[in-house]
Amino acid sequence: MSSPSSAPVAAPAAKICFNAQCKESIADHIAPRRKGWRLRSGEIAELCDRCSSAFEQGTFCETFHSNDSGWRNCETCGKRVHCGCIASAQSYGFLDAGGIECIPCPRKSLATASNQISSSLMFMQQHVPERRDSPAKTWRSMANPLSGQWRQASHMWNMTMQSDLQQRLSYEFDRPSSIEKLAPGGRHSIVTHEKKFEPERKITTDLNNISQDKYIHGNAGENDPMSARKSVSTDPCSTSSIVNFEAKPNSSIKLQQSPVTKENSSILISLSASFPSSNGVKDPMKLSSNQSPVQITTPLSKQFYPQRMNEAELQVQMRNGRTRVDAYPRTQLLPRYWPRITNQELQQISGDPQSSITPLFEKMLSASDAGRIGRLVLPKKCAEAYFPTISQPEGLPLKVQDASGKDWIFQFRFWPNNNSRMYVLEGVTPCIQAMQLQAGDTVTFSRIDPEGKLVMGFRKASSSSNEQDPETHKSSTDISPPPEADQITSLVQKDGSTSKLLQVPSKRKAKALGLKSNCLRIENEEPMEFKLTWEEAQMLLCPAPNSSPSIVVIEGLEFEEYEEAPVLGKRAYLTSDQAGSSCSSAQELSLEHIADMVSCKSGVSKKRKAKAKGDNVEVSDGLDTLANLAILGYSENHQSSQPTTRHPRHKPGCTCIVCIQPPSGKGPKHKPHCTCNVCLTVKRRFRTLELRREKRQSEKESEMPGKQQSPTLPPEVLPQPGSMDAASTGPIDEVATQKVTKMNVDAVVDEASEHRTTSASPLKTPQIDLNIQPEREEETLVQHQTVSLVPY
DNA sequence: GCTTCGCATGGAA
DNA sequence: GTTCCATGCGAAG
Repeated sequence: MSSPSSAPVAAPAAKICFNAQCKESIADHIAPRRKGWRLRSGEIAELCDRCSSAFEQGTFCETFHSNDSGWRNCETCGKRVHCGCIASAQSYGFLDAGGIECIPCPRKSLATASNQISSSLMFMQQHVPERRDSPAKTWRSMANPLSGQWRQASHMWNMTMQSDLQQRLSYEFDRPSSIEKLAPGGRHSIVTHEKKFEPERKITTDLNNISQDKYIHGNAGENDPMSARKSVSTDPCSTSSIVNFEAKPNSSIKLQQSPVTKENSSILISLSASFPSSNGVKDPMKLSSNQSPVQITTPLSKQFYPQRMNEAELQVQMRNGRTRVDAYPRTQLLPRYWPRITNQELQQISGDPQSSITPLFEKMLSASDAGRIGRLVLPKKCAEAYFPTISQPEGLPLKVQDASGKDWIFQFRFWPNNNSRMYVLEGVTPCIQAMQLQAGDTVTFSRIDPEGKLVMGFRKASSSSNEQDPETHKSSTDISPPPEADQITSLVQKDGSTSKLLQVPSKRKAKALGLKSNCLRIENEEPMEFKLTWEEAQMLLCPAPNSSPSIVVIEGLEFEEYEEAPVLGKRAYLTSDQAGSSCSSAQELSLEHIADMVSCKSGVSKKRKAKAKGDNVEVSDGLDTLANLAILGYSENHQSSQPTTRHPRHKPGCTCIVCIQPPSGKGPKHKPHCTCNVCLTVKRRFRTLELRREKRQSEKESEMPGKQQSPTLPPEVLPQPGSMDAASTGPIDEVATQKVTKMNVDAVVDEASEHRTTSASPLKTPQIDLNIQPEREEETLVQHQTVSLVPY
């Protein structure tokens, strides 16, 4: 072996190259003696020019020891390193996992990451490995006593942890406030608000700071918890740089490095803290502001989705300063309350780019929440974590800002419940109405810092399916679909594309849902299922004849807008009546089909069953029921003076699916003798109404014989028992029909939609009251009519 | 008869 | 078994 270690110690006076294989004399007068490696005595080996050049170029061992043993390959770059030779002793480091890694690899990385630290690195002989592959490595430099603080945290970067961390980083960086908070003290240079989006500059600056901090102050980490662990690494193979901080008070420095996909030209900075707390390891509540972790990555992921507990822990750790609000371990929150909010939403909520938003939690509105009770049940842990502490059930008023900047004041309170508490926000109805929220939609609570203002956003249920696509993710300021449209889409989309179930809630449920509008009420006493596929529903909506639709896109859904109100029925076929007039006639539904679609389970439906027994059941009555359903929903909304949470009151300017329908009368007129189902239905209903009013009027007058009889329908129009079948063609029916058809049916509908002129005489202003409740009317007229609802 | 309030209940996690 | 929470339910206004 020609190991230099065995070479005699060079005497200062020696003029021979220290390289035993060289022995070239060194003439001071010819050239100054060149320095080589450090000898065990502490002196520096003196080399001749040739050997010295080889040593400086790192080819000394290759030149003189190529045949010696002890050659190993760098685990990172594969370069041959002559281990076991003092001349190369400082050119490599041992990996904890085995193998060695040559110095040039980290040198290269560091040079790329920060050209200001290269000299320091050289001096310190730190081994920061280059990462071309991503083997799990932990290494400790043998050359420097400080290297114990600079081992590579290898095991954290296996694939699982890598993925996890990247999710976390992505998650955390979507939290500007967290970022903002993460660098209290001297780390604000890292704190880059995502909106500013200047991470590279910031991080470069910070890298410089880091290097300076580390290498200028030496082992600063030993005394400074915050700067305890810092590492800088730049992967020359990618454009990514990773800076990973791990602050551990009173602990040693730990270097972490993470490979990053080359496609990701981002810079990751993570500063994680693992502080033992008095509450235990998992309690990040004890994080102080100067212990906050930092995690930054760019580009921003559009959304953050806490996926694991670790993320939640980190997220909690990100919070600082606020012992209660910020530090609550989100690990204790159910995942369904984890906030999912897009950057877009955050920006919209924030408004002020200087402020940051901390998403706190979210909650999908239940029927109770969205109902008219006006109480939003808060998840207990969320309430206790993010809302002020309340000791009295009365609670305190809480000012919450919505996405539009409007302030709402809710009563944040609780009820004692099973030795626990049930937190509610009271008085949310106006806000929920303003947001047009309904059950299934999600409200998000965030906090704007530094003011600490609570903001409340929302996400419509119909957009939840696109959560993964933030571009289609509807935020609070997006144009919300009309509630009806939302209902429809949710009906269609929630259960997939084939089977839909519209559950009309029971009376109690309807109450909770705020179904005062009776928009969907057919029989509010009993649950009713409306089983339709989307296609079937479409088939039931038949456009009026000669009407060409204009396409209206609402929340990504295309709606055909017709000038004429659609016909509720089955497929439309163009037919011609005897007079030759063309009209769209909805195919009448078969009995079985109606029964299949509309299923009343009990209660009034049973009554109807009983009534229907033995009666002639008309097929068209099923259609009539459906028509009444639609008409009622429309008219009731107009007549309702009570605001509902299910749908706000239809007002001028309302853009809901009902209101955007242009009023009838703008389309082609039905001919007087049109026998389409619409006309027949309208006629029949009008006839029913007239007859009932006449009957009431006559009853009234019979009770008040002294009073003068008011003008009524001619006697021939008066109802005759058993003559009210819609399809009947008896004389009375003919007369009534003729009278009706003299009217402009569409005008009647218009009028009915605008006024409830129930007191008006049918003769004076022949109108059809579309606000009637069919179950009541038909019960009162059961003696005149056949039961229209098909029993089953 | 309706709404609101406060608590109770029961299903789900 | 415990806790949470959606909502049921009765009392009061």
